[in-house]
Amino acid sequence: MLPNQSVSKGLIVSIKSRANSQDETDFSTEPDENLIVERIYKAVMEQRLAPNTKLSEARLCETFGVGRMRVRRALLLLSSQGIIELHSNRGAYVACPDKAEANDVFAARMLIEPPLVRQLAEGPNEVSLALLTDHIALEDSARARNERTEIIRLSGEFHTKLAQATGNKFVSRMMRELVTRTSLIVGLFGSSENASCPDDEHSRILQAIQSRDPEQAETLLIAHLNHIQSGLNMDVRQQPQDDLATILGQSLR
Amino acid sequence: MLPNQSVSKGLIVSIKSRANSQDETDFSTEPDENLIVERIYKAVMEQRLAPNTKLSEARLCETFGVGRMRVRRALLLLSSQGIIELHSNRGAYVACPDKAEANDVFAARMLIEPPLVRQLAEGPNEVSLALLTDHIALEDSARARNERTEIIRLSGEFHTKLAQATGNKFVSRMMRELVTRTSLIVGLFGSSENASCPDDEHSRILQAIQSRDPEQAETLLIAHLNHIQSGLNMDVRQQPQDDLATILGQSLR
DNA sequence: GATTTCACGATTGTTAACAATTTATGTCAA
DNA sequence: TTGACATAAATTGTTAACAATCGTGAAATC
Repeated sequence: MLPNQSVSKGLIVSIKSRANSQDETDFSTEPDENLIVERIYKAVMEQRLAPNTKLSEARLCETFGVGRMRVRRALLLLSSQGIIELHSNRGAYVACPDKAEANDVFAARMLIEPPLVRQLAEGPNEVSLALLTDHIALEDSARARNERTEIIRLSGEFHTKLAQATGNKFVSRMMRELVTRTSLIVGLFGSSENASCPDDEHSRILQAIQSRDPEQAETLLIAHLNHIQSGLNMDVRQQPQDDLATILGQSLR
Repeated sequence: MLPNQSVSKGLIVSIKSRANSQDETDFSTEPDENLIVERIYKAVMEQRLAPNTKLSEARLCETFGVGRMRVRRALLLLSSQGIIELHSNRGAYVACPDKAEANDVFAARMLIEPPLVRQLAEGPNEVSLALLTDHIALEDSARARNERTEIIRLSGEFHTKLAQATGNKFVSRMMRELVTRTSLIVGLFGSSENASCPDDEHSRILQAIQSRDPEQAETLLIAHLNHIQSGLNMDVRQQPQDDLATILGQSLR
């Protein structure tokens, strides 16, 4: 059965939830399967898709209402970004970083982000910094409304937008990948409290940048990254949750 | 015609040339289409595949002797790495960076590589540095034999291996992508002389690292990157060469 | 009762035909 | 000759059927 297009009632958390509009680039006109990639990326950023969750082709086909080919292409792209892992003949699973990989991620961020914020504090990027101010507002707003998933995602995306503020395509891509990985790591090794970044640290970093104080900006950022990392417990990982647990309405039959 | 497997006599430069063995990881056991990706990656690194060269599916199928699906997956992966560009309904073309992108690449490298070599000079990475010594030997050897393509590729891969010496997967991936892009840029905007890095700069950088002199290592590397960039002429680009010009034995008919 | 074997079902991998689009060709008229 | 237009060829995009593989559970054996 399942001749390339099936119908059942299972649904993955809610990857389908249409974008909250208002922010981010618009993918509705994109000719590609980038929509699928973006949805899954977002679900991972919001820690709604737990590591090791199986993403079966058939499920994704019905979830997004597209053919198998699109789904497979999307999965290949996601795997190339390290968001999922493709096991031959066994399917796609949300990436599940181990201790070593977690260290690599933070080491890479410690290498890149300090010079990055330093450069932002030095250079005259007035325009792009406005977007960061707006972002802080979004974070506060989400915190005020206590919207967990929004808080988590925005908390990570602050760092992505720091990179975007450089206007450098490559730096942006790198940071996006590292931040995504960080989100998975925090979901795995973090307690439920430190899922998001400490409240005002982002705004203080931004202030240092706007004050043209590279030293202070760098210092604050390093401390910030250390806070995140030290909030993790590398030994007791939040149970890997294979499939079923993370799905809400599993197909009952 | 062309029912998924055709036969003609055209061949792209020589993407098929089997790996020179001896160095790099072995992909012969890989279950994937990574072989195709690696071959094209290598051809780009050696500047045998010029920017804007069209990579038609049929051609690649016969070149590698695989089905269309493999080729398409490989092309998708290559596009996600920015090595090629996929135009809807028009095919795959080797990426052709413009002036702005070139600046971004060097800006990104200026951001990442200095802290990278600094860290290498600080930390105690005895083992991984041995690989770099070997690499310098390879470079010298290739220079002695005057093997142009080898020189160009090794010249770029030195920087990739610097990143690999950190043992950090993510840093390695980033650098690899940046170096590949650099290769395209040098091919486009560089004169035929500075296609490879100045002779002894690599070895001097490595010496500084081995001497545990972070300052010196960073200084040398920055100068090195500046040398490369200043050797470019951003205005008169080496003619973009659309397809035919870059192919040797074009199908005559 | 525990372990192994086998067969079935479900899922992924592959192929080939078909559809859609673009590019090339050739004709005709200005 | 040049331009527009229509037709044909070549190339890419999509779909559906088929093949291969893996996981599961039942049956059989020790």
